[in-house]
Amino acid sequence: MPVTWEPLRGPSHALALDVLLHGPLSRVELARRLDLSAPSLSRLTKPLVDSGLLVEVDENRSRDPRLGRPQRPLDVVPDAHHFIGIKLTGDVAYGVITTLRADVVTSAERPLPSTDPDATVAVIAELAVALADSAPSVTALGISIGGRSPDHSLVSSAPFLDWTDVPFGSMVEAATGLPVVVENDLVALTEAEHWFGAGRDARRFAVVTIGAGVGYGLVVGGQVVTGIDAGFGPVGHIPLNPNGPVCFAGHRGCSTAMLSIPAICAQASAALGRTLGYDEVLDLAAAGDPAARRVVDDAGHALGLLCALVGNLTMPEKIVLSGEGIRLVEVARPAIDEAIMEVRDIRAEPLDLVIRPGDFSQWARGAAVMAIQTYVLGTD
Amino acid sequence: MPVTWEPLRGPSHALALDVLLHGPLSRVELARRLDLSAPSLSRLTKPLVDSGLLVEVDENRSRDPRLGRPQRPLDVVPDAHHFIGIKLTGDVAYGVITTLRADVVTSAERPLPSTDPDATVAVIAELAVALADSAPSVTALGISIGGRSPDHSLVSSAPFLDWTDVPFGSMVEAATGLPVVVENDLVALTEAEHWFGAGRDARRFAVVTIGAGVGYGLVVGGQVVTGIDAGFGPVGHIPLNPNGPVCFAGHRGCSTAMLSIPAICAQASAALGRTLGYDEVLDLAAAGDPAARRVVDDAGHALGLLCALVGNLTMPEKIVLSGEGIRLVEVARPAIDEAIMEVRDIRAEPLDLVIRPGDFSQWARGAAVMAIQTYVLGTD
DNA sequence: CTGAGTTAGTTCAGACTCAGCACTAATAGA
DNA sequence: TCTATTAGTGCTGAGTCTGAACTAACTCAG
Repeated sequence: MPVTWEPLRGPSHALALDVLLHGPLSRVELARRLDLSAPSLSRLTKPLVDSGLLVEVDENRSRDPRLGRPQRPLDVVPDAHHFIGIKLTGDVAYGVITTLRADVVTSAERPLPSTDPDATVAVIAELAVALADSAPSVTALGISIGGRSPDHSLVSSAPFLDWTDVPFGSMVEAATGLPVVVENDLVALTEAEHWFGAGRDARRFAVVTIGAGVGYGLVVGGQVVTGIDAGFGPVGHIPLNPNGPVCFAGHRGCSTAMLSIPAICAQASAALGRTLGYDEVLDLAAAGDPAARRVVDDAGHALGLLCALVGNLTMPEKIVLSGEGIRLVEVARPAIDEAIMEVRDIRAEPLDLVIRPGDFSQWARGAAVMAIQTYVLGTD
Repeated sequence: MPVTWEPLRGPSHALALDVLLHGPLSRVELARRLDLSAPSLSRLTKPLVDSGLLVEVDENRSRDPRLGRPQRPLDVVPDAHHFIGIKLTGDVAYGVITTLRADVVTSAERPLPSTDPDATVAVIAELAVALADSAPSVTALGISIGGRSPDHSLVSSAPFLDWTDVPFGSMVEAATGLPVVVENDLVALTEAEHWFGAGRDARRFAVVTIGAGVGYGLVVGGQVVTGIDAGFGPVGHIPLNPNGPVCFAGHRGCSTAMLSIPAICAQASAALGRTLGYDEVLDLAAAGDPAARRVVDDAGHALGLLCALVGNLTMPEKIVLSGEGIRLVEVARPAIDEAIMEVRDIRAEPLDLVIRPGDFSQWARGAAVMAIQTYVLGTD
């Protein structure tokens, strides 16, 4: 079993990737998509089918039975490889095991006893072993963190874990014996949406997440934009409400102060004089409690403004909304839409907001996608 | 003389383009840049040099005389082709004639007697003839307008000229006998910066212009982002100051209301009780007049905030500032930097602001670049 | 001045990839 | 069963690339 698709070069690789990302595709469809002749497709697919990387699926694809010889769609074998993805927060490791197509097979989580790197590696190794039970074998392991790892191994900084220059990838590799990729959590989530999610068919889209903070990812021209600041939260402090509360960094009404789960809970708790959880606040707002309603609507308004800014400045085909706090969108949708109307030119295309589940298995799935990408593309 | 480089395909075309955009390059440098072998470079350059498209320049490139055989840099012949660019505002046509490298040879302008399309075509034709005097021949003509022209010929809408679905490209082609390209003015300016300006070596940058309105262009992954809304001014109404004046569309403190030349003049005029021109306002501010200073500083603060938003949401390598009102940057630089500091995370990379002259010949040059691109790339 | 060292660029042969052509394969419908 | 239609395949020749071996043009040490 090869460790990567790396022996594949040029058109063969593009072909296999297209099949992986865009489902079963017949040779003629592939010829059209890749701008190649039919004979080239015969030549290119033959070794891939012979080696077992692609198979002819016979599903009667419910397409209207047209004239002529039916197409023989080719597909990858998703279950031929499995990948583990682990999302690390300050106190919990969330893990999933997925197929090559990033479908989650099993998920599990473990509390982190401390943020000590060695202890964390031990937890991850145990979690990986537990997850590996669900699959015949594991090809690679991806880890996503709220921090930076420019070389996909060394964690140069991770504020929530209080790490600086921890050779985390190598440590996990040594403990598990698996190839390991470390990546920023927002980049990973954005890649997951890009390859296997709402952005699969979009050349340009943005991701906005609501959770402990506000996250942001961007894909333009079919490429995730990974500047030095990518995933590092410069979007977390964009001013959205001049009368809003102040965040820890001293920004009044910034996206973190308006939109993050802790900020929403803190505002509602202060207003109602008792400690409230996030879902309690949203339930109260939905039930018509005026204070909760106001806090939630202000958050919705801020989110709408943020989406409008993203829309105006990056002109995305769609904006994917996710994160643990995504329920805000459901409860405050009118306020969101109202804010977008206020800022967005009427002549501009309406924004296409896509809501995606935001639980932690989605973050872990993002980490798995990093492992899949490394397997498929090789180490860049 | 060929009408386009179109016969060039694949690597030959990429090679010629690289030489055009990145100056004289020796064969070894080209081999490295294009990821080709040295023999391939011999093979590819030979017909290009034979046909006269490329020449070996002998300039002693002042590089430290290193060991070994010296490189023979190849270059295009910029004077082999000339291009006319014309920027159309509501009442003036600004024109330039440039070389293949977009160096301006001559510029001229003509008032528009009316916004009637036929009358405008007549003015443009006369202006083109006058400009053509400065060059042995003209290869193509580019026109940029504040409006949309999806097919580079038909103007589907141009608010300043009050046009809808005017077949302007064909009309100018008929009147001048030249190939004509029509493009949105901001897209054209952005392409000019991308090919021949501050963005030449950047894979990702943004353009912000200050003038009658606020303009915006974006390049990501070496491609100008041309969404349906590109150049259409959705950035003109981003809220930047909750206490600012109201724009014509009813947005309080939006970028147009804070930053456009008319808005700055109107605010200062109202404060000082007399009608002031843009330069007068800036002079007064520079001289310490408190009202003018405040207006200009507020504008600077808004611009800084806008730059910070652009920086946070698109992670550009640089932000190019241009437009007729660019002097604002000079006078209000401290306020701009202060606003950036307020919003931008300290850990984020500092924004690289590049100031470019913003006179109308720059806009016209953008139009010429559209003509150059069409000549070099062919009609897409 | 001369020859060694170094880098730039060229020639040639062989490998690889592609598309056009002519073909076979598999279906629907007459 | 035959025809029309579309999918997919062997073959060949054209085009493009690279490695190896070469020539070209320079610096520098002696």
